[in-house]
Amino acid sequence: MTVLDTLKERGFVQQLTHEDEIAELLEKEKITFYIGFDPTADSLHVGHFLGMMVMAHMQRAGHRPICLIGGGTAMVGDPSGKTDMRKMMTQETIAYNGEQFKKQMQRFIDFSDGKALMLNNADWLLELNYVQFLREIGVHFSVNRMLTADCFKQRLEKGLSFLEFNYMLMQAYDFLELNRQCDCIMQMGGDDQWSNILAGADLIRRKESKPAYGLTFTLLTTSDGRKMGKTEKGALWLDSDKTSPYDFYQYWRNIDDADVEKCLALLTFLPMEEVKRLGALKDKEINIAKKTLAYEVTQLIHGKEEATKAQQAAEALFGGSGALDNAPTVTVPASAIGTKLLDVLSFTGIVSSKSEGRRLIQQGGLYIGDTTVGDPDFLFTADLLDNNTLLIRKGKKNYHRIVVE
RNA sequence: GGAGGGAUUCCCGAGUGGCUAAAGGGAGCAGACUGUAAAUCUGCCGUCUUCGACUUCGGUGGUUCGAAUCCACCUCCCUCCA
Repeated sequence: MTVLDTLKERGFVQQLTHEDEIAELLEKEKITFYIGFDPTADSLHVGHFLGMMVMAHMQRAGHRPICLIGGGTAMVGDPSGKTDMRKMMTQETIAYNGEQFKKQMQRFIDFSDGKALMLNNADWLLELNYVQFLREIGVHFSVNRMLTADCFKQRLEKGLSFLEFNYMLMQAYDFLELNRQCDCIMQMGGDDQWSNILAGADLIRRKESKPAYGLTFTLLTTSDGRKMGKTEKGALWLDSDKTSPYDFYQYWRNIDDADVEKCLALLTFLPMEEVKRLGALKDKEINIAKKTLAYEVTQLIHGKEEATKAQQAAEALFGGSGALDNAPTVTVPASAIGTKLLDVLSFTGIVSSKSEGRRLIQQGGLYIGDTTVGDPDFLFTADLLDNNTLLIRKGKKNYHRIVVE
């Protein structure tokens, strides 16, 4: 079974430039390919992780991945899939974000002995000469054809700046550059990158008269088509300071039934027989699949130790036994004793405002043990504490440990 | 450069002098039902010292007893013309 078969079987593959040639190529040769990641935030999120999984599968099959940090392209901003113009980011922010990306990527891809490369397109894009670029690259692009590309269509309604319109040329140039520098012959990316990838492959074929290939993989969406990995706090980040391993674990533990099998296939390395077996479980049973998914994904991103802790915390809170040490914890000073519980909740950020906290309490959504706290003036007293700790529950499944220091 | 249109609470989007903290939808939160799921139904959804007070409708200033709503200037965006 070739990597392409694997990728197909697991549900990654969306579009390919030359299906048969790619199949043959991946089977018979070890190729160099790349995926680009624009550092628009200070951490990767699950969407990026999907790309890392593709890379990992490819690397396991002996191909050489290039992680391309888009330090140059992020200066412009990709209009694909966006309805609004992006905020311009400062060069410092982009550079910082790029460094964060680098650190995280090293966990998923093996960069030892040149088995993978990490490059930054800022290195060649930022110093480009405008007129030269236009003459060398710009000539090969037909505006007429670009305008028919899907990625620009919706933006033609809403407005598209010349800055963003250039993004496609820059990405195409990246591919060409990598082809020249490292003999990179394939670009992969999320399905929204299809137009950009095609542009690059075309450019290489024209300028170098050499073959170049592209493949897009599925975007992570829920069964009803929404983008996956959205939480109340925004994206599901891979950085444990932005999304704790516990919250990360819980996200997958609570995934829709309909999405379990897909996620197991895409986001874990479990063999497909196992994925299918787990995905076929019905009713209550499917919770087993969700636990497996949550553990496996958390483990890949945060490591075994953190994944186990998250799992234990969840078991302790929902299963009713075991150590609670790893449950989400906030600390308050001893002086908080004797003040209103409401104030403590607000102070620790468990509720975002006192109004919200008051509402929560009045609606009966706050619990200590199994009893609801109905009184907004309820006091946070010492006798509630067990070992300096109070475990409260907000709604059905948001637990918080309040520890007095 | 000229002509017109627009900027509303997290998002979309009503509202053109008092009854508007501002319709409706989405998101979010809570309750019921459940399987730590989905769907559904119900309530909430600016802040605070919450039966009351305060702040909000791009910015600044003005008219008025009273403005998101009227006027002036400014900023940004869109459309058409050049």
